[in-house]
Amino acid sequence: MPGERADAARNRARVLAAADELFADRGARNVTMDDIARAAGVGRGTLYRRYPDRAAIALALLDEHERALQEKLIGGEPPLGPGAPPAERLAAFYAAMVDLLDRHSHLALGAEVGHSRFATGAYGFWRAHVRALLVEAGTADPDALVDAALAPLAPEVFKHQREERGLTTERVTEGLRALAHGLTA
Amino acid sequence: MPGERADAARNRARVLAAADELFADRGARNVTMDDIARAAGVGRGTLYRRYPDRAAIALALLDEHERALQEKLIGGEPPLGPGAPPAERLAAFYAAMVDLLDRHSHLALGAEVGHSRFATGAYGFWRAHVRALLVEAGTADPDALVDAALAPLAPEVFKHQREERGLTTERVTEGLRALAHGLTA
DNA sequence: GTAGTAAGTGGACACGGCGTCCGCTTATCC
DNA sequence: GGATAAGCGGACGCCGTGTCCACTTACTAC
Repeated sequence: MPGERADAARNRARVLAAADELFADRGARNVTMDDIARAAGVGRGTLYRRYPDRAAIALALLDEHERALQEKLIGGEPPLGPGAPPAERLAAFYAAMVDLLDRHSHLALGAEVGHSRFATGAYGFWRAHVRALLVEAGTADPDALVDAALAPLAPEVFKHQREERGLTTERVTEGLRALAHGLTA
Repeated sequence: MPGERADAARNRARVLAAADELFADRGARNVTMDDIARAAGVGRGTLYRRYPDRAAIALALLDEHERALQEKLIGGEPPLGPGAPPAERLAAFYAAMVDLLDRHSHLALGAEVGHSRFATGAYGFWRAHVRALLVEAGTADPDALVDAALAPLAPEVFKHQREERGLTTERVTEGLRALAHGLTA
């Protein structure tokens, strides 16, 4: 007989909204749990009850965006969804991920805290997806390649390409398209 | 009229030796600046005078190993050094980096602190090397690919492949060999 | 409605790491 | 052997973390 209590639900929404704004404003690295609690108008204890750290909050925020992409991967139109050749699907996946990183980089960076990236459900989903594409393309040892194939999507790498290297998202996407074809050759 | 003072040189050596041991023992994440200072028998102030944080110490330790590899890349035997086709040289570079990561992963992880990886001189060197190989192979937009090509060498990725995924270094190397050929196709 | 209760709340607290500052020491130069 | 400047080190204050517990509030059964 669960059912989240009304005040708890309200506070959860407040926390997420406040965190989203703070992350966007200052970058996740410069936001403390205290900041979030204060901005959301709740106490520290309340915050920690649900989210053990910043990463958990960023992850919760990313979740909905990721779910939308995941649905497109499973049942959407080709080339993102099923039906296209693996090289095209991989390139489309890369493009979609770059788009996601671009629009939510402040959250992605926040989720990186503690190197917990690999432990997230989303990473597992992407991994399974890319692995399946590699298998379909006849790769010799997909398990040895799949994490390497996902490595260029690490938020830090994207950030570096954009900010330090001055690349446009288009060039990043094009580069990954070439990589996708190389991987499924 | 510089010339490092004798006591300063002695302390530098002590700090590096102590840090190396602590990093190896517990992992860089679990070593504080205090620990290093105490183990080296110097005060906090002395430590901070030369190294602003853990990453700087780990970087200094990695430096000599990196220099050795860099020399081989420039003037060593093929396929690591000049003379072999770019695909082979890239694969050899990947293999050498995996070896380096394997032998010094405790340092590599330590150097990662603060996402300063891209700012190091070593990263710049590798980047230039790989970029040159991509150019030689006739890649369309080497600048868009080079960071992606280096991304699988991030210490966290390697650690994940080894510890979470249970891959041997050989399989990782083989996977990267396939990637090298895909990138220079 | 009202009483019971379990979940939710929030702020005070202790802990630990960080980085700085400044008085003392020691190597080096003349 | 005296002057000087570099090197040294530990005490200190700051800040973020995570926990704990006494209080409050929403829900449930009668």
